[in-house]
Parts: sequence; structure tokens; C-alpha cells
Amino acid sequence: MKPKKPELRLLKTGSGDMPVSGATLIDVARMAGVSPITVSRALNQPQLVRPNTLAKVQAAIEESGYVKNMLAGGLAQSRSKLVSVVMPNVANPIFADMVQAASDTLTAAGYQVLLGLSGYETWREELLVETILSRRPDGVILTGTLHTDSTRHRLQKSGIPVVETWDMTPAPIDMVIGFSHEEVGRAVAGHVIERGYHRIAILSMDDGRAARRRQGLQVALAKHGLSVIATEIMPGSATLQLGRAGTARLLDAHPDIDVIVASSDTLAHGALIEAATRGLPVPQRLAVIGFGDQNFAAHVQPPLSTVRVDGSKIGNLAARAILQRLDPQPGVSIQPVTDTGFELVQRAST
Amino acid sequence: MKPKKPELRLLKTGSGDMPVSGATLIDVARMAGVSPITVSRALNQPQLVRPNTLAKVQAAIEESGYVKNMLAGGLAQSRSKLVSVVMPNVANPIFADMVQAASDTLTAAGYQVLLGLSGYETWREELLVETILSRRPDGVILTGTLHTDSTRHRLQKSGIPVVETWDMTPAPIDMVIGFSHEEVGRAVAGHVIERGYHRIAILSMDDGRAARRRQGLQVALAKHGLSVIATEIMPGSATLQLGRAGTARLLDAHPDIDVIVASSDTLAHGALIEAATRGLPVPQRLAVIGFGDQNFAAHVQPPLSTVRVDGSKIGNLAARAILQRLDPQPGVSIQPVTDTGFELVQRAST
DNA sequence: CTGTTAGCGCTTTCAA
DNA sequence: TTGAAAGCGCTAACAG
Repeated sequence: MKPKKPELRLLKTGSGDMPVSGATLIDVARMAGVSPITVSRALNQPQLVRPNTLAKVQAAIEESGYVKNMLAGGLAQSRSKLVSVVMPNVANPIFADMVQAASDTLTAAGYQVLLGLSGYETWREELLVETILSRRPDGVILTGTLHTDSTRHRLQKSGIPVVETWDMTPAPIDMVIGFSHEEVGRAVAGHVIERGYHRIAILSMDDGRAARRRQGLQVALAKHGLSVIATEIMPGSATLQLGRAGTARLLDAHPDIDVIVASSDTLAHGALIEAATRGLPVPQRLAVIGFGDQNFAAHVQPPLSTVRVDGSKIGNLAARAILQRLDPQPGVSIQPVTDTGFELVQRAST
Repeated sequence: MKPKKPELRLLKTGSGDMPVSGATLIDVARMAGVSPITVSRALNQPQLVRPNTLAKVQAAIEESGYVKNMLAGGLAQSRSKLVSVVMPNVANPIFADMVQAASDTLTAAGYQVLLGLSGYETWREELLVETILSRRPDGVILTGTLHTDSTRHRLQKSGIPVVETWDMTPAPIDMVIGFSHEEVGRAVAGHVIERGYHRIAILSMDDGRAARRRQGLQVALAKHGLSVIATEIMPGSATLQLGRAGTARLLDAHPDIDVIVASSDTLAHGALIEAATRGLPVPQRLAVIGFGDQNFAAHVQPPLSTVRVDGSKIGNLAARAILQRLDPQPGVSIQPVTDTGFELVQRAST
């Protein structure tokens, strides 16, 4: 057992040498001739510190190259200023839009984004969420409303604000910002029926939300005595190639298909290319309907009909919902459960 | 001054009640009838703990719903298990590919990604890097090699591994994984010259790396007595619309342009659409060259020539470079400075 | 294999 | 307006 000399550390750390690696708040305090807590205040609540003192502290900070340690700060305050955004991947532009918007909004409010890419399996998400919670984020934004029980419980017990996105659910973990995928399917069905298509095919990714849209579509079609004549479910993540390949398979098996309902604009775009290659006029001979739309559908050739959803809007709303919970702004109000809506965008002649 | 009773806290925290919010390591320790450090070991170095003890600890963890606190752990160990990935945005697919790959690699190694979206101005990046450093990440992956002096110094002083990406530089902060944009420009020039194009236009974003490519292109062209007859620099971030609009401006002013060199595939795609709208056969009447390529160029109609770079590869290499520094693997070796190369992909007839 | 002690760097009471 | 003391929850460094 050695002698207890707390001052010893101070002397060691601050010895006249260069500030080799990291200056601490205590170092800054000593340089400025004030107590550590004063430096802390100068940093976090400058209005509580006399301008004179403030100046001394700031000089010391400059000179020492001090960088705040949020690990220590977060531990002491139980506030990490971290918000985690969890989604399957960032390759899909609608997710990229979501993180981008969430990040912008959160950064502006002094938070940082802990990125969690979960893939499409809930057990992966479960592992990820556990790791994420160990960082004590101040909020979590999830994609979708389908999670393991364990994920739901852990998040609920954590007591931090949680937003589920891109979908609706009667039993949210906490807050929800999304829309009904079944309803999207129904809307597409309405459009298909109205246009009089009969030979309907689905080109879709292996993804739960896409499945819900297919479901909504098929149920609504059935009510009108229509059914889907072929379905192609692609594994992995959507690419133009997959869209082409899937379309080729569909058309090879059923040359008389008159409309392809794709689960994403990327697949739909692939379908357009395949159609062009085969010399099938779109939409006269073969109509193609997409989903997603990054102001995209109207600009490819030929233009697509698509269901337009706005990842930026969802990301922004989700971030604002979290922020509103963290420090409530009297003026602002965000519905805990919000339907951001979707929009069926038709090309002139589809 | 109150009596010092450290035991008091223990009694308070662990009072027979429900584990209301967060159980701590100490709570778990008491439940398992061991010391805190044993729990810590059970979690981090299970092989050092007798199976019997381990079981008791695990039971206690289950029962208490304990979640590790990495803020505390990180503070104690000075290792946050966090790596920050900084890039202008995540909307550009090549950047999305980069984060995705970096995240995959880092997650597999037990690290998490702190996302930093910096925009295209170095002063924004500077602010961001400062905030990021306050989280004490174990590594930082930057985009580009153009940074403020302050950014460079702070990072260098921090002593953590840093990788700059997407570019080469004679004076790296630490490590570099990228390629020369001037050289890309030169390669494009070679292609243009070889094909005999004379009426050369540039369609580009307002971005430093794009500028370097333009520079390389123009210098190389000049050596062959060629010059660019028109340049359109678009603000903001690349979209199909911008590509169309820019192309329209170029063609309106110079109807005889025979090749457009675009700074991204998105812009190039926009150019294709505009060309199609005007009935200009590509590439017979107007050739279009892109940059980026997410296996994209070959699949749009008509196909593009493009300079292919691989965001995934860069992200993966960058992550591995960081990891290799954090705990060196004898077998593995990654060049501190690596040229990932690029590839000029030609369509058959361009 | 397990425990004791002493912090990591910051912020929270309270007090001055 | 400033300071002293006591922790936040965890782990390193030694013991035993």
C-alpha cells in the first residue's frame, strides 16, 4: 500500500513538459488557476462564469489543446449525446436518405449518430441493439416494426426514447413514424385494376416490408377476382442486374405479362432495361411500377410509375421525435405515432 | 461533511426492490456473491474464471437484466471500441458502399461506427472532427486528403490511427487508402484522344476531387493540343435532374459537343436521358463518360463508359488498416499507403 | 482463480 | 460567482 497523495497525480500530469497526449480538465484548471468545476462550467454554462475567468479558462484550453472527454462526461451525467440509427443497410437510397436526414437534424441539436447496420434478420438486430444499448445512447431509431421480443423488452426497459420507422403497428415499442405497407399494396392494386391490367407479375426482394406490400396487393386484387400470375422473389439486396434477371425469368415463363409490380425502383429500373432489350414498349406493352422514388422514377427512360415515399422526411421526423422527448420544446409538437403517407406517382400514360 | 460509508451505496443500489432502471456490475456481483472484478472478468475474459463461478455470474446477469456500460468501460480502459467514419454525405452510392463495407468489417471485429457527415466544406469537417475526438474513438476514417491544418494537427496529436481515403497525398496525416484523381483525369483524356473526340465538354459537381480529375483531364488534353470547349459545374449534390439540366445547358450553348465527361455516374445518367430526349444517339453522336460505377454503367440504356472505383473495397481496406494498427495481426499486412486503383470501363462502342 | 485498492475524467450536490 | 468532496460504473495493477 502506497502513500495516498492525490496531489501527486496532478504534479505528474501537469509537469512542465509538452502536453504530450491528452490534457484533462484538471490540467486546464491548474493552468488557468481555477478549480476544475469552473472549467467545466466555462465549457457547459459559460453564462455562470465571470467573463474575466472565462477568458483565462479559454486561454488555458487553447494552450493545452484540451479536448473534452465525452466518455467521462457521459458517465457522470448519464447522457451520452448519442442517438443510434439502426437499419438493414445503407445501400438502399431510401435508407441512405433516412440516415442523412436524421444525422443532419441530430447534429444540429448537438447529438451524434451511432450507426447500426442490421441486415434483414431480426436476430442480428437483436445482437446489435444490445451492443448499442451498452453505449447508453439517448435515443434509438429503428427500421420497421418487426423485432424480436428480447429487442422490444430491452429497449422498453432502457427507458430511452425509441422510434420505429417505415411502418405502422398497433403495438409500438414507443413511438412510430411510418405508413402502412399493406395499404401501399392496396393502392397499387387499385391502380392496376383501374388501368385494366390482367396479367400481373410481382418482382420483389426477400424482405418483410416488401412482403407486406405484396400481401396487400394480392388481397386487394383477389377481391376483384384478379390474381398474380407470377412472382419472382430475389435474394440479397436490390441491384439493376437482379431487376433485369428477375424480369427475364418472369417474361420467359409468361410472355403475356402486362404489368410488373416491383418492390423497389432499382428493380423496376432493371425491368425497364430488360424490357428495352426485348423491344417491349413501356408501358404500352408492359407497364412497370416501382417503389421508393428518389425523384428518380420520372427521370429514367421510359418513366416509371412508382409509389413515392420520402426517406428524408421519415429520418427527419424520427430525429425530431427523439429530440422532442429529450428536451421538450413547448411550441413544437410531433405526434408519437405519425403516418408520413405515401404517394402513387403515375407517369402520364401508365 | 457526511460520514464516509462506501457500503452505503451498495445497500442503496441493491435494496431488495425490482431492478428498476439499470443494474450495475456491482449489483450483479452481489447477486452472484462474488466481487465486481470477477464479474468484469466473466464478461471480458471468461477463460480466467472457473466455470462454476461463471455460471453464477451469468445467472445473476440474466436475472438482473444487466447491460454493460461502455462509457464507464471505455473511460477506465481508454478504449472506446468506436471508429468514426467521416464523409461528405451518404447519398452518393460510392460513399454508401464505403460505410457499409467499413461497418461490416468493424462490426465483425467488435467495433461500432460513429457516423460523421461533413458536407463538402473543410471547416465543417473541422468542427465535426473535434466533436468526434471528444468521444475518444479508437480510429478515424476520413474522406479525401484535403483538410484544414487544425484538423490535421488535432488528429495527429490524438495519436489514434487515421486513414484518409479516395485520394493520394504526399503528406498524409497517418495512413492513406486511395488513388490519384489527377491520374483518373489523365486516363480519361487518353481515352478521349484515342477515340478522336474533339468537341469535349465537362459536366461536373462543385467538389474538390472532381476538380482534381478535371485538372488532370485538361492538362493531359492540352499536351495533345486539345481543350475543353465548355464546362458546367453544378452546385449541391448530384441528381439525375442536375445531370439533365447541365447537359441541356451545354448542348444549347454548344450543339456540336461530341463527348461529355461527367463527374459522376448519376450526372452521366442524367446526360443520357437528356440526349435521348433530344434524339441524339449515344455514343455515335454524343459520347458520355461517367465516374463511380456501382455496376451501374453497363446496365443503363445506352450503356455508359465510366471510370470504375470500388467504395466497398476502400471502406474495407480502410477499416482493416485501422484494425491492424489497433491489434496487429502477424500474418496480415496492409500497406499504410495503398493505391486501390481504378479502371476505365468502356462500353463496346464508345 | 479471486479479491483489494485506486483511479479513468467529468459533474453533481452542497457550501462558501 | 466559485470551490470541495463524492461519485458515475468500470477495470488495471497488484496481491493473495
